[in-house]
Amino acid sequence: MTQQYWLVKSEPESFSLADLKKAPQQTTYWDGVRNYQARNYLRDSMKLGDGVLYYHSNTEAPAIVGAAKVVREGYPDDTQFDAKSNYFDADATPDKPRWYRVDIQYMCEFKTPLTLSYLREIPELAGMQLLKKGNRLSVMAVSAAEWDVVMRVASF
DNA sequence: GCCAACGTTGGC
DNA sequence: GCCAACGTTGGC
Repeated sequence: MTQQYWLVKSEPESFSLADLKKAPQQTTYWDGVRNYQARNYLRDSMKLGDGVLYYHSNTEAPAIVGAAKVVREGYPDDTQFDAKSNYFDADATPDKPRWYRVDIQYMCEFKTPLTLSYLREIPELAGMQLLKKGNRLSVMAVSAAEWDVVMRVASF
């Protein structure tokens, strides 16, 4: 299988790229996703070694701030079974998990964050899902061509 | 803080 | 199965 690419969103107040960089093994569980389409990506599609663009949302200047990679493929997200967790799902059981997560590892931080307004100026990225109106997915697919463009305009 | 866009829920 | 109501996301 050829390498695939993804983009994950995070609010920097909850877990920023800097947090990932500081984490043990520079790796974290990408959990708490409670959207079926994103779940399907996590469970079925994201493969070891896939590239992941790291995006900061809900901030003054939303931007792609760096890159990571998938280091563990989809497995059940424990937080769905934890009654004390915000992500608890009473309908999920360990036999029939509903929500999944992957592990991602830090790769690099861009010297300059690629803001939404900057990305919109790049014609090759016009079709990028991130830039489409009303998009709220927290995990989305990125084409190889889009990945290449992003890596070309980024410096790190 | 506002509001458009979207997903989910629940009454019927 | 439809669709209105509601909650959440996220850019601005």
